[in-house]
Amino acid sequence: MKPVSSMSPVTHGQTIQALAVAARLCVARGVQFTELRRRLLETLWVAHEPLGAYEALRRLEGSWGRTLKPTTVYRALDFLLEQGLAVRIESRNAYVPCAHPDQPHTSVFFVCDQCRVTIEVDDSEVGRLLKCDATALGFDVRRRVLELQGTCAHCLAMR
Amino acid sequence: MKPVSSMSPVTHGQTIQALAVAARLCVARGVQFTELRRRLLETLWVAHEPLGAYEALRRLEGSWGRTLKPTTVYRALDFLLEQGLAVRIESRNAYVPCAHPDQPHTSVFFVCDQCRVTIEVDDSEVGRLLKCDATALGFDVRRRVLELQGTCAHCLAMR
DNA sequence: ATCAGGATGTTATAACATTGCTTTTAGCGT
DNA sequence: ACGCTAAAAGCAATGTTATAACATCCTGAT
Ligand SMILES: [Zn+2]
Ligand SMILES: [Zn+2]
Ligand SMILES: [Zn+2]
Ligand SMILES: [Zn+2]
Repeated sequence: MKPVSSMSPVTHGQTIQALAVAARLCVARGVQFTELRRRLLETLWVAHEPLGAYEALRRLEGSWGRTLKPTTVYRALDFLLEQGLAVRIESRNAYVPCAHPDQPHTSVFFVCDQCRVTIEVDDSEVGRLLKCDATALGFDVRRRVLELQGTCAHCLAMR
Repeated sequence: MKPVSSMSPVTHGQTIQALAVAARLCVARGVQFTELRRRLLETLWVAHEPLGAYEALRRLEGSWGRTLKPTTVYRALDFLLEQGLAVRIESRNAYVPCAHPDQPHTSVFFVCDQCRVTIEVDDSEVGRLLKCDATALGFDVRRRVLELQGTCAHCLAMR
């Protein structure tokens, strides 16, 4: 098990760096890292919790000073998901940025019910076992959704 | 890895038996297995795929010959989830019946993108590893969402 | 200049879920 | 059987999330 990113202590510097990495990656891939996409990804990084599409829309409108339609945000989110720059948390209908969009990994998300802090862990051993299960079933896996809901250490200590 | 149930080859007999088990369990727990709840669970068993709440509503209306409101169905679904008689597939906003509502298990769901067949596998080793990860983080896990999307063996063979 | 493809704008609607309140029903002691 | 109580279900309205269908704009290649 290797913790690869936590939403909680995301510094300004990390956000800047993540945006730079994203920009570089998009250039390398020949896709456009437009202002909308960049600002949306920034919004996800700045938020210290998974954001719903409409919440991201509101924040984006607030920081950008213009109105947006849901479709616009969903399309930009789709782009970020396709490029691996963000991940959808299915059990929350929400989105978080990904810290390592360049290489594939077996992400397990720990999502706190109370403070919503979301910790991404890379557990390749779990990935291996699931791969075995899939092989045994003759199932071709396209996407993994591994999300654990509960209470984070910080919130546990609060009680 | 131990496959514990598959949605695909669910026979009439299995449905009958599952309903009987559910009824027995509810009696033992002192909760009411009402006609609505029984019919809803039956609807989930008869369907060979995860059903959305509104789809379940439509089928229930069709087979029961009466109109229902979303609230009614959602409440009944909540009951089935609480009792472990059904499970929500987060990545589909849909629900499937659970074959072993009596004992806790580490369910991994393989969901086919094409035919939507949903296979539940119990992988206790994965459960153990995730528990380790959680412990390392000091995270108290309340619920696991383990869903793998892809193509089932049957659909792979079709191509 | 024309064209093609990608990105975005616009409008409408589908799909999923909850809230608040009322009425009915089941279970229980009398 | 009767009346009480709590659970269950009915009902209307609304909130939330997601997509479809079509129009426009921009940029770079021919
Ligand atoms: Zn990641
Ligand atoms: Zn927390
Ligand atoms: Zn199960
Ligand atoms: Zn299939």
